Amino acid sequence: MPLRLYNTRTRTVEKFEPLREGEVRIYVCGLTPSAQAHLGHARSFLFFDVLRRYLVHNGYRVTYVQNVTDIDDRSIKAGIETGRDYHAIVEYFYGEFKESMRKLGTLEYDFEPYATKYIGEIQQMIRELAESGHAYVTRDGMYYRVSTFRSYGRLANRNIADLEAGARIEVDEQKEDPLDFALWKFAKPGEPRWPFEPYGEGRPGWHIECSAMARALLDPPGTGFDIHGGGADLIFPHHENEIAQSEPLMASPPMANFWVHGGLLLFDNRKMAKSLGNFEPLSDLLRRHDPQAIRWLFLQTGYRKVMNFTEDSITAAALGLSKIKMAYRFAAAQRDAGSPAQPLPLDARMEAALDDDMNTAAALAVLYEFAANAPFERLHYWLTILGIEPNESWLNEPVVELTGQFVQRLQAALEAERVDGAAGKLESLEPHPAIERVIAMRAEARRAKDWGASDRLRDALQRCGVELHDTKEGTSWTTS
RNA sequence: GGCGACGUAGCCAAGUGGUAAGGCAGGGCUCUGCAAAAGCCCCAUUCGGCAGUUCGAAUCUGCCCGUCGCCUCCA
Repeated sequence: MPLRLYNTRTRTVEKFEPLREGEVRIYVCGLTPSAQAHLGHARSFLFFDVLRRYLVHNGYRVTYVQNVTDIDDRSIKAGIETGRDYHAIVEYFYGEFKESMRKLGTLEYDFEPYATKYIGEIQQMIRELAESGHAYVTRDGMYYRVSTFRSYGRLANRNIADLEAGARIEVDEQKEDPLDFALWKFAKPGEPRWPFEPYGEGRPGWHIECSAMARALLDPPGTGFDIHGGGADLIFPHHENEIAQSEPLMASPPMANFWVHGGLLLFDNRKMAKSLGNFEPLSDLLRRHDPQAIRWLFLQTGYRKVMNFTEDSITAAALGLSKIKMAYRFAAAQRDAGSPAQPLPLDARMEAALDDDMNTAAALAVLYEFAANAPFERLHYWLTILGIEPNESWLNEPVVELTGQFVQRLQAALEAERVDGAAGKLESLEPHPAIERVIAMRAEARRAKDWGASDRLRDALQRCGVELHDTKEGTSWTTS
C-alpha cells in the first residue's frame, strides 16, 4: 500500500507519487520570527518532520525547504518601538525557535532560506509579474492584480464575489481591487530598504518571498514540486497568493502537486496565536515538559484536526510514553540476552497506519500493541520514524537532567530526609553511580529491616525525580 | 454575511456503510515490609439531538443544537 495523503488542492485523499522518480521536494512555510514561537508552531513543524521521515522510510530522496520570513511589518514595528535593529529582533526570536526545535528533535532542513537573502530572486519575480500585466505600481508600492489570475480562490474554495462581499477587507484607495495584495512596499523614512530599479526602493510584501524561494530552490524550470505545506491558517490568503504569483510564470502549473495543511492548535479553546496573546512561549514550555512527551501528544491526534491543548494532556502523554520506554528497555534486555525475537507484522501494521494519510494515532496504537514483544531494533526504528529518537537515557533512564547539579540536589534531598551520613558518600560521584549508591544503601537498610531509613532513601530519590521499582530481580529505577 | 472543520466512555482520541482501536484516569489481581507511573485483566449495546436512506449507519442525506477556524498579521 502506497502512501495516501490529503491534498487541500483537490480536497481528497490521494495516492502520493513524486513528480520525479525517487525524489520528493517539500517546501514548508516557516516562521516569521517577529515574536516568540509557541506550541502551535511546533505542532505544525513537527508534523512535517514526521512526514519527511516517513517519506525517507519509503525510499525517497527528500529535499526539505523551510524558510524564514525575516522581514515583515511586525518586526519593523517592533524595531522602531524598541529602538533596535529589526533584524536583531528577528535573529533573536529565530535563534530561540531553532533551539526549541532542536530540543524537539527535528531533522535539519536541507535549505533554510532567509527572505532577505533572496531579494534578487524576489525582485526578478515581481519584474516578471509586472511585465506580464499581473502587477501594477501605486504611490506606496506594487500590487498583484488578482483579476488577472482566473483560478484565484480555488485552493481556499472561495470565489472572488464572496471575497469581495466580505466586510473585513480593508478599503485601500490606491488599489484597483480590494483583493489585490502587496508585492513590494516602498520604504518610508526609517524603514529597511533595498534598491529596485526602476520601481523604487523598499521591501518585499508578505507572500512573494515564498513564491520566489520555492522557485529558486525547488523548481527553477517552473514545472512544479511535490509538497507545499504549512498551517491551515495559511491556506488563505497566503498560499492562495503564492499560487497566484507563481503559476502565471510557470511552464506547467500547478506550483505544488500536493498542498498539505496541519490543523491548528487551540489554547483555552481559542486559536493559539501571538496576536491573541493566549500562549506560552515554546521555549518556556520546553523547560517544564519533556520534548518527547510533546511529540507523543501530537502524534496521538490526527494532524489535520483542530486540537485543544491542556497541561494535563502533556502529562497524560508523558505517562503513555513511559510505558513505551519500559517496553523499549525490556526489548533491549531481550536483545542483549540474545533471545531470538519473534518476527511480527509490526512493520506492515505501522506502514498501513501511516500510509493512511499519516494516521499517527493508529500507529501509536500499533506500537502499544506490539511493544511488549517487538524486536528491539524494529521498535527503535519505528520510534525514530515518528521522530521519537530513543537515546541512552531510555536504557539508563536519566530522562531527568542528570547533570552535575543532580548529585548536589540528591545530596540536599538526603539531608532533608535526614539520612545520616548518606550525602557524604556521594562525594565526587557521577549521577548514575550516585543513584546506584543510594539504592545500595537502601538495600542495606531493607536487609536490616530498617524500613524508616529505607523509605527515606527512596523519598530522597523521589524528590529528585527518580522512582524505584522493586522486582524479584532487584531494584531498578526510572525517572518521572 | 460567505467558506470550512469538529462534536465518539470521566479526559484525550482512532475509526467515514458491516456491527466501537489505543492512551490517561478508575477498578481488580500478581509481585511487595509499604508503595509504585511494573506485569496481567476489567471498564461505551453505544458514537451531540431528531428524522430519513439501507438487510445493516458513529460512518450516507436533511434539519436542529453546540464549539472552533478562515475571510485581517498568523503554523
